[in-house]
Amino acid sequence: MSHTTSDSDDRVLSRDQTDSPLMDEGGNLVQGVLLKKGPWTSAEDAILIDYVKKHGEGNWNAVQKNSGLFRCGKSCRLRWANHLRPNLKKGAFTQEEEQLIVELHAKMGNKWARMAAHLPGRTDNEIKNYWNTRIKRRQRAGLPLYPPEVSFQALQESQNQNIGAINNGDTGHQDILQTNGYEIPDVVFDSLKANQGVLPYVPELPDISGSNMLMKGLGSPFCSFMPSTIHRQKRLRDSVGLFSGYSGRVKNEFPSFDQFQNDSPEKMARTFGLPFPLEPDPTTKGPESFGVIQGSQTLSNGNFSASKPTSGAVKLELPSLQYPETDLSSWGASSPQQPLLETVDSFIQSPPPTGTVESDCPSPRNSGLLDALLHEAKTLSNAKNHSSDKSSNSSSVTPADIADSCTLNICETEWEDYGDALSPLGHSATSLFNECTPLSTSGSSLDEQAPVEPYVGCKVKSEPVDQTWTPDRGKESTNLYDISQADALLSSDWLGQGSAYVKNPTVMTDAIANLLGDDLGSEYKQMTTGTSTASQGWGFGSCAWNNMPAVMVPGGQQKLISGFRFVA
DNA sequence: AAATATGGCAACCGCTGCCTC
DNA sequence: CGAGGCAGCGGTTGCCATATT
Repeated sequence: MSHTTSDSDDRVLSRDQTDSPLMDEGGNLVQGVLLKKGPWTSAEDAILIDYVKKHGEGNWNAVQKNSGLFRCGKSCRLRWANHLRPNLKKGAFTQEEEQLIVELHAKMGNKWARMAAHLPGRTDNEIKNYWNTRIKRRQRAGLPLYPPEVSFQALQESQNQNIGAINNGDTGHQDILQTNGYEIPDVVFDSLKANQGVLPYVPELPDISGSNMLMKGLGSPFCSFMPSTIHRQKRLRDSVGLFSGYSGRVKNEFPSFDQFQNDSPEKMARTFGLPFPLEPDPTTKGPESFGVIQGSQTLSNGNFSASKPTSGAVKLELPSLQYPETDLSSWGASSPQQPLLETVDSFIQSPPPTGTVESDCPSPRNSGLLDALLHEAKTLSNAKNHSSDKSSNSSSVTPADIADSCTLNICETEWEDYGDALSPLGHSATSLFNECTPLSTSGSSLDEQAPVEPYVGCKVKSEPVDQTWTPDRGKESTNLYDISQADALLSSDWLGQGSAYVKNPTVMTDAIANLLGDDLGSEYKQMTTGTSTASQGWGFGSCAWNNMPAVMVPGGQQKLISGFRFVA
């Protein structure tokens, strides 16, 4: 459809009009010339074509000056590029083109101009429009953005490429990257950056963190834990700002992702306690591990992707079909009075309890969906090939684990009883523990003996503790166990409803139970073993002061867990 | 047949990066 | 090195056509 209008179109300014006191596009005078807006007329087209024939493309601002056109340079360029330049292919996209667009988008994201370069005769605008309408259609249909085969193929290519890079260890991968057009996200994991000698060609760096995309792609639960990467103080500050006003309705409101974009992904990951690079779950092989994370609630249905379109869709208007396997009740009904439960410092928040939930989680600047997956896949793959110093310091967080983290949202329901804004429990977990810590220490410094109380739901690294940090309060457990913070946040070894998600290592379970004493300890153990489903009132977090894990027991009392600590 | 909703396209707007001075 | 100009890119908006009620 062309919006070219005839010169008689009353929206078109006559030459007389343009010669009159002039206004610019916005109605202001610009150098005595009225720059016209709106549809182009055939006469204008002719003028522009003639001008370009004579002077060539470029220098668009000169067009207006020299051709008599009353259009700004930008408008001229756009008109020429999208409609007038030779070799433009008109008409609907062919099936081949459509398939190519899908594949290209999977690789490039919203890089329309780059995609257009792969589609001779097509313009970025056309592709963009096509994609946007396609997104709408698929969203309406509840279909994943990318067909499975595209996801699979892209991932395969990614993995092959990555393996090749690692195996070769040379600089001969420019071709690979150039060939497949993959782009390494701007903020790449350090492992990849370290590989830049191996992967020297970084065609274009989307200004988006792969992690961010991944997080978004993984859905809100992931998004929700991202803030853990914030500097602790900032987290604390933000947490107050974020949640202090929320005595009531929970909404997905997360600190800006931008907050993390200055941090290296490794830093982010480590801050989370994430193994870095991430290790894939050895039990989940193949791309489906990423395209559809097994066990994932948000990711089921093949809609796992991390691009803006999807993030937007998932984030805000994900069709209900995209949660087909999700028992929404498991997310915790979003009671208006429900305080947001973030597992300690984590800002963990619920995914949309309904298909259309307002979310303020900012979308990272646009990028491709699958791109994030691919990047993550690379990262995961790198994990196997990278130094042990990182892996040794990390527990394995599998996609399934990550997906399971969704179950953290279960916690939300467990705080319902503490929704009173006046209660510390009505605040974020961070603020909760900010407030609770002094209480729990009976006046003693946290560096001193703090009444230690268990923590649930953290994956405990079985490696012995940092011997340099030996609080004397570790009477119940002689060793200090490091807990990957991200494990705690990611894994759902939280006290899920029905204890379905409790996977606490025995050592921690026992320690916690001991710390809790007979009654609570017994209750706790019953939960962790699944023999009791009475998890109401339990909560977990970390002490904002010293990063010690803490537990909230029914009744609202919070206690620090000695013998364990989060490691960043 | 009219009103409304939806789809599709063209164009505009704002931002960013590059280049020149 | 910083400012200004320019070109390009991506997001958004507006308009028209078509479909649906």
